[in-house]
Amino acid sequence: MSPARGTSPPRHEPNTGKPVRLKDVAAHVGLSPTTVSLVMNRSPAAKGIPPETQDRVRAAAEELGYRPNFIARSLRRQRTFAVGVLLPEISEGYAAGVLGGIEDQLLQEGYFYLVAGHHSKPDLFDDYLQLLTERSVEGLILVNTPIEKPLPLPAVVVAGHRELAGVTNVAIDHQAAARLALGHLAELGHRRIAFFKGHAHSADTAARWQAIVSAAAELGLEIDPRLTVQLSGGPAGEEFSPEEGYREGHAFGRKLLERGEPFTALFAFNDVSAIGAMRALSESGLRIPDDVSVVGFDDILSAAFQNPSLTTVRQPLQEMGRRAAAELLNRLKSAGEDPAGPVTIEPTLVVRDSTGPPPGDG
Amino acid sequence: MSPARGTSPPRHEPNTGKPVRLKDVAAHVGLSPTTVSLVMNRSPAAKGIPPETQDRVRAAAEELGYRPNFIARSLRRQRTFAVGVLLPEISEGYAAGVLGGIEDQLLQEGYFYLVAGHHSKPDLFDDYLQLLTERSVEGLILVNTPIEKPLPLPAVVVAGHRELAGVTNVAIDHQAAARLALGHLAELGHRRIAFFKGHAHSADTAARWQAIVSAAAELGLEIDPRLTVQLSGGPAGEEFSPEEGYREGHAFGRKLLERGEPFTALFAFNDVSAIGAMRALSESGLRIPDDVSVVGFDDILSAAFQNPSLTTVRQPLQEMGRRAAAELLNRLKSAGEDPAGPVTIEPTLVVRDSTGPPPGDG
DNA sequence: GGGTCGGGCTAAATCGTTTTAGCATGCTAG
DNA sequence: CTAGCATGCTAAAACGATTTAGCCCGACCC
Repeated sequence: MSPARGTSPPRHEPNTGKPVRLKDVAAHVGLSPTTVSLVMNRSPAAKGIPPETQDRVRAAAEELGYRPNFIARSLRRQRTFAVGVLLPEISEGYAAGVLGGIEDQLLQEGYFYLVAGHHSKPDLFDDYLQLLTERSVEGLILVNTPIEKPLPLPAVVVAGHRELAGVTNVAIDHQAAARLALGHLAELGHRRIAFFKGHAHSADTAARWQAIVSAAAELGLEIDPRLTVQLSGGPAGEEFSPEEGYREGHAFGRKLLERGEPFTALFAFNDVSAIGAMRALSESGLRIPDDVSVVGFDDILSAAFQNPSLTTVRQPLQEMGRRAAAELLNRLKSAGEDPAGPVTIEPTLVVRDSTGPPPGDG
Repeated sequence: MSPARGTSPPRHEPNTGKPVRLKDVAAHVGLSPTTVSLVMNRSPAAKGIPPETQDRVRAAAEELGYRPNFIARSLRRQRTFAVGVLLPEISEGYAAGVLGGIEDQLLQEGYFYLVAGHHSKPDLFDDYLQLLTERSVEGLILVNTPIEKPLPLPAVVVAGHRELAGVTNVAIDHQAAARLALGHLAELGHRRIAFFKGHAHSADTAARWQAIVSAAAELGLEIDPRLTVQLSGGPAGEEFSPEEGYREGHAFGRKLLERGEPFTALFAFNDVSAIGAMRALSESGLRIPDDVSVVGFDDILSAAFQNPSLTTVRQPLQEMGRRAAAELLNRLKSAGEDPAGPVTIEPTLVVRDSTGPPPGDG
């Protein structure tokens, strides 16, 4: 009893009834499934099959609307063409940007990906790692996700905290970023520059601060501890709330002012804290950029819409994602070889209206 | 020759060698794969197996670190516990927000999802639909994605353009949204309110305008065509660029002013155009909210960081995603039944500093 | 003592592919 | 005449699970 009995499929379009299997195609052309498989996959073993037979097979496949079942194929070939992506929270700007790049690259190469957001809970992280491996992903991309244990699969880490044997790191070139921002300020004539340091437990804090120190030295700028505030970040796991960052920027901007130590520029840890600080500065009657210049980091959407719009160091998130994916695919292809060294991505400086020459400088 | 020869696996942790199969567990306890499968799945057919045997099996599975292979299981059961998500562009705020909600709900229910961003290209859309069905996703969620043809799978559409037989729509309650925004303005005392209408080809435009008209009527407000501008939106497909929206808001804010028709409030089509308009208004010397109140729509991140911060109608994106996913899972469970009616989501009004009483009103 | 019943398990088919090993057939070379 | 070798295909065994249909054995009943 055919499921489509009575209903004729008159359209030339692929049949919408029950899916067509390899063996249906085989039956239709009067050949074995083996042959059809060989032909459809353009397998080298198909060279013995005459072209006209091949055409016949392909025509039949087309006519019946045959689509190979990926599940069955995965099972047999032990390849899923899928990778797992672990990140703290998908709807957060940083991760979304990177994910966009990952997606581009992967789909282009015929891969799909499974995403899991662990919300910074380590046990969720482990669970999802389990689930992903159960689903036989071929590799992993971790975005902004700290790891302790070695991973069971080839992995690439974006903005990873630490170096881990066998995993490739993709990160921004903090050196270059610091040079861009400080170079810009120095060129404008700023000497007394205030800094926000990131939270102690955040990924980029150490590396970025390191880079700032060294770039400042290169440029002959002095870093005054009295002009340096460390963002506290509230309870762990909260570091991703923009409101939090904004409030911190606001609070620590005021703190900076209260210290009474004069400064003409502020290099914030990120855009949200920069925006918070701008607000605090304006509220104290300081004009931006006339009295104080402000530089952010990230180039989030809001940066361009601020008043004044925010000068900032942009991380090319999409590109970082693309590189991460490309690097992973590379490793999957050349299985067993040593992973490549860390990949560093060049930031760019987006100059907008929040920076200008220091007051009394021309 | 064992792959692990010479190296003992002394840890109590799951073996890191070659993966453990069902038959390995079976061999280890001296039972058949059938039995092990029955036990592991707590199949009703396992009721004939005495508890101590079951314990023995489970202990062995635990000890060997057995994890069922999802691919094989999917093939046999014809269930993948995966759904496909189609959206224009993952790194864009709206989609990322909704996706966050989708993810929450799906992972909670043991599902995964495959995402594809079609960048508003219809042919890409079709390709990805192909790929997703090849991978045997059980259903689809479309975010902000127009469709013409009927879909080959159960589907839920978030912010879909049109009604399509068999697909469930999840959308914001435009009626309520309009009532919230206009009610707020009316309560403050505004009578002469200007409007931005969305682009003609955008999803929500018609419904939202419809709702505004009817809410205005309810509240006894008159809509003056001279105070209504239609955003043009540039070339099709460009409607998602925030810079574009901002520029439009700016330009049409000026246009509104040039018409010389007095107004005390503006209800923009979305936040970015509201932000652009705010800028245009300030540049013309108007103070917000003292001279003009502005209400946006969406509550994007930037809204809270504006100066003044933007009063806006928030779409609970995550919740919309969650509802969409829940609805889809529902339909997957009760296969064959009629899809539920459209799901409407209640917006909320976020009152910030960009709205206040009209000038000369107290 | 034969039939029945139920407890405890298992053999084998199945999901839809890929892949290995090899079978006919006919032609050619020696 | 026969070994050898293409040519064109196919049978059957995977892949790793689930599931259907029973098998075997002892206890119980009459």
